[in-house]
Amino acid sequence: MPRDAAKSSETRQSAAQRIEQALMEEISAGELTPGQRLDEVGLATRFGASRTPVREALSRLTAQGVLVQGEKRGVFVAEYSREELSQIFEAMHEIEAACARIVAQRLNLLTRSDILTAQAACIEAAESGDRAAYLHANEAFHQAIYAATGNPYMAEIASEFRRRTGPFRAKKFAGREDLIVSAKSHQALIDDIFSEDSSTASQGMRAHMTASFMQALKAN
Amino acid sequence: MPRDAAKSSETRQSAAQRIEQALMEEISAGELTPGQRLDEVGLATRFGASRTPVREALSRLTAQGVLVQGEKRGVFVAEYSREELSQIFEAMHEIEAACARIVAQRLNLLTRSDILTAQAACIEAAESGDRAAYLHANEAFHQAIYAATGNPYMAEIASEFRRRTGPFRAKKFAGREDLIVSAKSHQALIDDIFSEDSSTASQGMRAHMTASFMQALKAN
DNA sequence: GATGATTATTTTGTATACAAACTGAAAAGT
DNA sequence: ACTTTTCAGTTTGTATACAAAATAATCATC
Repeated sequence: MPRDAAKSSETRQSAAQRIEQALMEEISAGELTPGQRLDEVGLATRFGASRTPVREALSRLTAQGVLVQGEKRGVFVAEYSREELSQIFEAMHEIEAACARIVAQRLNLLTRSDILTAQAACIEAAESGDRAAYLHANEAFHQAIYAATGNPYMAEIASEFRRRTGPFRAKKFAGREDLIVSAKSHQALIDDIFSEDSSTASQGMRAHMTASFMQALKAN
Repeated sequence: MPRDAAKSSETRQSAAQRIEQALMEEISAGELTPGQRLDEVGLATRFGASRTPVREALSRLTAQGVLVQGEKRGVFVAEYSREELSQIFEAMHEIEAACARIVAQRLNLLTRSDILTAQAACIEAAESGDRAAYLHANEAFHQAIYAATGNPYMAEIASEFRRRTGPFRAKKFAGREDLIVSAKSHQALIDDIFSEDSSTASQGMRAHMTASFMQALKAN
């Protein structure tokens, strides 16, 4: 995991990987709505490939929980009931808190700097009211925290949940005010993590996540 | 990921699923050692199938982190350095603690009973010194805790880590004494969880896991 | 008109074929 | 002896074909 991190530019990616990535992005962006069926042959022709790589991509995405194979035929974009959504958010809540806990124990100049830089971008995007930019900056902020754990496995799970909940969290930012509230919430979280006290850090993250989820659940 | 976790009646499983399951079991049991290469055509002939279902199985197992595709060619049973192992255990540590935390908030007569039943089986296996039986009972004990979270997503992640670390944890139980120590450790953990206090429960699990990992790391 | 049986159509899972990429070793050149 | 090159043998990724299963559609019967 740490070695292909440096190899940022994917050498030559297979068609299967390309399709997987494209589908993931479309799902995150909400272009493919939850519950929608994904047709193998349709995707194959759309991507100018055969069913085989499409099948592989769908299989991988299913394993990641982004897609589900319905009780009938076909593979569908994962669709969650309010209860399931609540459970997913609860799990994410705990994972994020665990990350904050670890980060607090492992802070150094570099990670502090990375987190602060990401937060600066959030503030800037929030103040300019640029919703798209804020979504991106917010993503980077959380990724900075995951990276600061120094634990790629923990980071991977956290990222996975973030991807999975993406379509449901995106809706929650309506206006400029929401962005500023979110950015302010980050600031409090940073203070808690930078205290270098595990309990304070995880509690801070819990508070941040709870606030975040309340908005998301209201919107879904 | 909510795989076929609670698939009540196993319908008719495809060859790909059969192969995936078989390989997973062999890996958990340590029959396939970490670092070993898995040959697609070899597996295909061995399972009396073609490369296609084998490929799908390997792909799924890779997505789960049980297998990795090496820097070179081929798919290998995941092999971890001491540092990577430490990171994986750290992540598992946090996940399990989170589970304990949730369980403490959500205890009821049923879940209490399930946990106690599983623990009784552990005690019995430990006292009779039956290593295989204890491994099984221990597994069931932890699964009972996962189930008691009432959160299938949390349970799935925890299970996934358990599967992943299986080959490395199995070694740690040498003699009857080890089993009894482990069972005793369970008892303390149960007390902490049954206190219904989140902090006490997660702390208790942390203690249990730390002890467990120390043994595992020593053995690897 | 509703219901059940029968037939067509789509869809999935698997097998097989094939080309490109990679590996490793023999051969040629220095 | 040591590179470098070439070439043969694997191995992977993708395409395509085909059979079995499931869904949809048609028709007959009441």
